[in-house]
Amino acid sequence: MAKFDTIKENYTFRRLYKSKHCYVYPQIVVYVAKNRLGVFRYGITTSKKVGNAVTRSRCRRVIRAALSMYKDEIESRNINASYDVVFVARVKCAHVKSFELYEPIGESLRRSGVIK
RNA sequence: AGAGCAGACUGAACAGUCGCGGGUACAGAACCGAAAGGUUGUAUGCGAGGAAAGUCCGGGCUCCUCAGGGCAAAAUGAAUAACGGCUAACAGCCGCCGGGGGCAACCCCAGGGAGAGUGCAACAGAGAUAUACCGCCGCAUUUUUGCGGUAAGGGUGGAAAGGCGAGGUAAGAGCUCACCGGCGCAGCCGAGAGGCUGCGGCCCUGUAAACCCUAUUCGGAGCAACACCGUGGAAGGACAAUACGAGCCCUGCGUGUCCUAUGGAGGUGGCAUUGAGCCGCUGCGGCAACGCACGGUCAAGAUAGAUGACUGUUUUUAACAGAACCCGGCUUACAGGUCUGGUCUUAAA
RNA sequence: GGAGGAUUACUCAAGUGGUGAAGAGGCUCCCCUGCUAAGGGAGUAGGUCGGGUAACCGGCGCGAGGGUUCAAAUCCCUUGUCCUCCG
Repeated sequence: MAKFDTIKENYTFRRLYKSKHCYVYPQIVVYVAKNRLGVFRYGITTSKKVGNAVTRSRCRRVIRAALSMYKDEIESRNINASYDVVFVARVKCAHVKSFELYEPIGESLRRSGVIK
């Protein structure tokens, strides 16, 4: 099972922030856009507003763990899942359990067409 | 038993399922890339802190600078500051002296020099380093003024010419004396800062975290340093030895060197098994910091940045908080807990 | 990761040891006007503590804490927040 690629360039993040497919939840904000690379990519943003370095690291880990629940579903449609997704952590994300993120991530991926 | 002081340690644990980053061993085909290189599977073992933080100091390392060695010059500037020691070094640590606080255990101190010089001391006050406003005393006098003496008293101020008491005097004053404080000299003790004793004379405003003086130390920049591989792009000029190659000097070396304007994206090394390393209920020296010997041990290494998620149990939701080249300190943040050694009060023996 | 800078009223800001912390905009009140705008004049940091019936007076207060000094926005140390630069 191959790992997902991550988004590294700043211009990619900026392109996603301008996209119309944006889903806001109390814990996170999700931006989705198609790309032409033929692979699924994701990125996680944790700004200094969220907290100190320990808190930001925990937000990234929780988001990554919740995304791994949908890994098989994304892999199964590998041919069509050519999307870029950015998760932005909000302040409430600091004290959240990972299963509280299953529903926001699943719903946003489903509505944007990444998974069925 | 209560209160308080100092030091050291710990920094939730265990089990299960899924997952992450390196190391080592084995396996081995293909792919990507210009190259350097990267990407896989299995097994095994490892995987954040006492502050990883702030970047306040000190070093290693690298470059400035072709190799080696020496000096870090001049100018400007910065840092430290009783004394003795420890350390690779330090603004650190230990001991000790002096001062201050506490009944005590103990704690705190940027703690050299104001008798080298300059500056500043607003307002108030008569006067701020110099003075006579009121007062006191003497003399003169037109009877309310002038001259002189005086720092005891008043008032101002952070600071007013050592403090206080006695003698003394016209009134006063270290003018004289006792005690205290400060200064100088001598003797003794101590490794030294310093301490004790005796004698002498009565001269000192404060500020150096104002300039400054004295002593000591410091070349600058920083791993985004730097070295290597480097698709693409790639031009011009100067010099030919009495030249160029380091801030200076010496020795050597080089022939092509130098300048404009050279290496952009990306990758690899630096970089983490060898160091001022860590551990020891070991031994010796030392009051201690620490040193020496002996034994054991190798322990994260990412590059958009690895430790997480879920379930169960204990006792609950666990404080402050995430390595980024590496070490030694300092400072700051911090829930709860453990241990050791002193002190005071009360009670008992 | 490293290097540097700033912080003063609601906002922009002056102030480099000395009495009560300039100035401008904004805001409040008054004058002018039939009414408003413009103009003119006056005032203005908030909080807290103490006193006073009140008007008001005094203390603390220049991001925070501590120190030097007779005296600190200013000098020194520690610390919070914000900003800029270095591939």
